[in-house]
Amino acid sequence: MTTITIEQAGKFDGQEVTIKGWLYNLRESGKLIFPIFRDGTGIIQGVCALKESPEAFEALKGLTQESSVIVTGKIRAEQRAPGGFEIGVSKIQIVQKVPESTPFPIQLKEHGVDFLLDHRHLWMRTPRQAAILRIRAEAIRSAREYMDSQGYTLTDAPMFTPAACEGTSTLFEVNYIDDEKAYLTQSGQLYAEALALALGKIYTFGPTFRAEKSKTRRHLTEFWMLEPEAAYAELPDMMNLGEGLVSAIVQGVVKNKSRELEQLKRDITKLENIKPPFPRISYEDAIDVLGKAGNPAKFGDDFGGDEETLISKNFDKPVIIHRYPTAIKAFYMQPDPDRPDLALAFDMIAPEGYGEIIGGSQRIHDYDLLLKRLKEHNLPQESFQWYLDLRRYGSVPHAGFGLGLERTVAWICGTEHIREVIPFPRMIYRVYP
RNA sequence: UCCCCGAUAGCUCAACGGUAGAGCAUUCGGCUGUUAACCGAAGGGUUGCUAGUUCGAAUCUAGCUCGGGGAGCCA
Repeated sequence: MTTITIEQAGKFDGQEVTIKGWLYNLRESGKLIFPIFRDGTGIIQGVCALKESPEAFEALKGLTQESSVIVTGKIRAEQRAPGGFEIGVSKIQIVQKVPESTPFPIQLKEHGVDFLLDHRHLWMRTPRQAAILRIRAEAIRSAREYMDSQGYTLTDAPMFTPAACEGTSTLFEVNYIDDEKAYLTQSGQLYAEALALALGKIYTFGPTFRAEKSKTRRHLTEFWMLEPEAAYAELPDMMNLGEGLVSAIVQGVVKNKSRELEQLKRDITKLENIKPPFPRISYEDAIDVLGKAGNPAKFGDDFGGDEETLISKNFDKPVIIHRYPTAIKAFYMQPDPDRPDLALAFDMIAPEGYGEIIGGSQRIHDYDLLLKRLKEHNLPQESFQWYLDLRRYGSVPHAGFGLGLERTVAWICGTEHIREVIPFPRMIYRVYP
């Protein structure tokens, strides 16, 4: 007997096959039962008549949701079945029956967020959540494929760091050996710079941690970031790379995960449109745009969620905002030689209010300037000795950015909340399950 | 840390000062083409906690706890 996955069912029309999965739902009608099976690749309706398969009928009768089953039967095209195919159940083996006393908690109806998050380990079995996690995997695959194709080498930055990368955000402190303090990384960037000066073009990809007390649908305490860094690269190179990377991710998902996007009822035409070039506006132009829209932002203000959404509403692609005031940006960012009050930095804002998905910049490569900035920001010079070394031995202009995986995937999927696009979301006040 | 909102059956919600209710889930019964199936019946509650106002509080007030959304900060 051939064992197939549900997504392959259409190719086995008229054949007797076996499916290994779980009971997703059951509709009974006296002497006829319609069980819906899932196996992680999709769902398929089964039919079982008392007259034709009495043994299977008795086994299925009253079977509880999410009981694990191995089903054998003939696949046939059937217009009345969701998905166009159904399986005529001739034999069923119950691997484990969910007890009636403790029914599966996730029902086929609306649930509250708190309840779903408490049952995340079971919530992920629903077709929608499975589709999202498959899209996440494809986003990672296409991102890496694109970076590799551009000559970037995947390297890894450490999770434990001796000090803040940017000095602003709150860090998770870890007790290290005796008097030593260590922190969970909030960015691999500083290490990426060292690697770029060693290998030329590199990227890191891994989890990163922010102890900010952010409670919004755009924030996670633990999230994944892809951070390219390239020696001899300047701001425009990174804006081009970011544009290419985001396009490659979106097009990869559109091409290879269209079924999942349909499952999420995502408007695919909006995603098909995501190709270079992306609109680019300077920070100062963005201030003008905001002013015309009635927003009071003035030069020197940083943009919050409202401002980002307002600007992105003017475009149907991600928008790049570049050259922010030096005063509101991180200490390591290279000032514009023509306008020292502006930093050679850029952000990429996703459409539809999903916020900032990329933040990047050209880095200071001059030793004296970097030292001055460290002092201005009251950062512990001892912790940054190795970082200063990079400006002492063959320093070159270099640049990079960080792409937030979950925000990107949340935008592609059109989910209301970022917590749906990571298997086990970690947020402030939530570490279970 | 600050601002706003919420907490009632396993779940989603209603009742808004006068005996705590519905749908789903569970149990039992019915149904041969169902589509979160449907129809009938049953069980299921210290209304988040503590105090107060009142003849009477799920409902009004205060504090606390937990959660949600947002600000700040960021990807």
